Amino acid sequence: MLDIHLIREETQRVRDAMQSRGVTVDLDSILQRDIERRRILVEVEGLKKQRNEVSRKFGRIKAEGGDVESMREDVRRIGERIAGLDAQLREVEKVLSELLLQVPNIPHASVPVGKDSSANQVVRSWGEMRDFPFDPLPHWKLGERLGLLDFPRAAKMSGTGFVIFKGPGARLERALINFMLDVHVREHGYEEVSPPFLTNAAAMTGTGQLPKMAEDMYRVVDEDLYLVPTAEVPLTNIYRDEVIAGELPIRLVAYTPCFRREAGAAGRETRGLIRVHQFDKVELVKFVEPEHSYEELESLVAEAEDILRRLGLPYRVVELCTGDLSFAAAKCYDIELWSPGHKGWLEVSSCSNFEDFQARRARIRFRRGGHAQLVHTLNGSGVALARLVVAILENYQQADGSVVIPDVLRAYMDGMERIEPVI
RNA sequence: GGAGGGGUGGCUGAGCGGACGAAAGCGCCGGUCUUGAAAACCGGAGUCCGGCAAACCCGGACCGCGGGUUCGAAUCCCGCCCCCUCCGCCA
Repeated sequence: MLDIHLIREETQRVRDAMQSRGVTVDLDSILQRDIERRRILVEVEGLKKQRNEVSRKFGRIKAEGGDVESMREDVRRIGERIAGLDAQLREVEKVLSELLLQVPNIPHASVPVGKDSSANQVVRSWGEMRDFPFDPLPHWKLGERLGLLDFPRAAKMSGTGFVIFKGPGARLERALINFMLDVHVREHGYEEVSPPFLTNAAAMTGTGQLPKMAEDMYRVVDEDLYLVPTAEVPLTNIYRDEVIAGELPIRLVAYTPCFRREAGAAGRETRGLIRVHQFDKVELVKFVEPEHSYEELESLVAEAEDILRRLGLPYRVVELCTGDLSFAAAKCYDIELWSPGHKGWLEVSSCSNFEDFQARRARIRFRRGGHAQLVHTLNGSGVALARLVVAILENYQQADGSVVIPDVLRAYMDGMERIEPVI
């Protein structure tokens, strides 16, 4: 959420920012409600002041045994006007906050301006794309031959867009989760967290999933809970409505499954593991002092990259342009892995600085010089599974149909060095 | 799920219709003392919103959340949420 003062005082700047994102936001309507809100507020507060004064006098006179009946009716009438104005005020505030919740964050000055992903900029690449002496297979064929993935049976119980990992496939999944958690905890200074996988609407609103992304989430109607689309939600909401007592920065890492309806994605490039309704992810979240958030964004990306380097997977880092930036982000880098089977790039991480946008929504603050102020929040995938498995299977496939297991994972798989075809 | 108890400032915790934004302690900030620190002593400080260009100025709101009673609610009533204890159920 943007600061209403900013919208009020630097309207043109906000307007330009929205235009650079390619979104239309009714700022005039917001400004109008803001004026109306303050108009009512001034009036009702004046009346409350009157009421407070009279009530105090009332108590004093009554205590002294004086006549109080003549005042009673006057104060009651003031009370009625207050009630009417308060109702108006609530209505205006409700509309205003609904409008404000729909305004996306302002892109950082360094973000390239552009209208869609074609204007994103590759900032660096790492690793060599392997030159295959044979025609590399796509991951779903490898998964089938090696007996790692079972889509038909997953569809039987859960519908399309779900997968069963089995045998070494399930083992690989678990090995990757453990490997990534270990690196981030032992070497990058993160604290490990295992949060709830369902959260309420307030939490979803705090991080910005609601109201915009409602149709992309699974909802448990009876309990009014949502399945988390990313661990960003439970991790960031740990400090919702709090003034953080300890030292910043706070760095948290968690593994969670992620649930996404992906409504409207049918028919796109969705075969196999590329776009599934449930996938695993190791997520990194930071709470930092405002002046350090951009250095923390750079280290966040580096920490995610570190995972991919250790796995020996070629990747590139892409800086998103204004038009491709997600709702709450001020700046964002995607990390993409090369997929030889698809001959394309797969996004496995998205690292964003939200500045104080989420902190304002979720009221996450810290204390400085005795005063509470908003923190900056960041998060990034460190990294997302499913697609990572795609990249490993495809990049490490051999001419004989087997897949070599990356060195760093072998300790997590009882020393297994390769997965052999079963059919 | 049932019964009982409880939710007060950064924390602990008093207050249970009017002078309460709220005692006290801890913690925090500033000062005195000290070579420095600690201790001791003195002083200060809640959050949000609004008035305004701004304020150490003024006003309003905030004692889990929402509603009600009242001239007036942290205090009384109702609903909800959360925590604790016991019982039930259960991986």
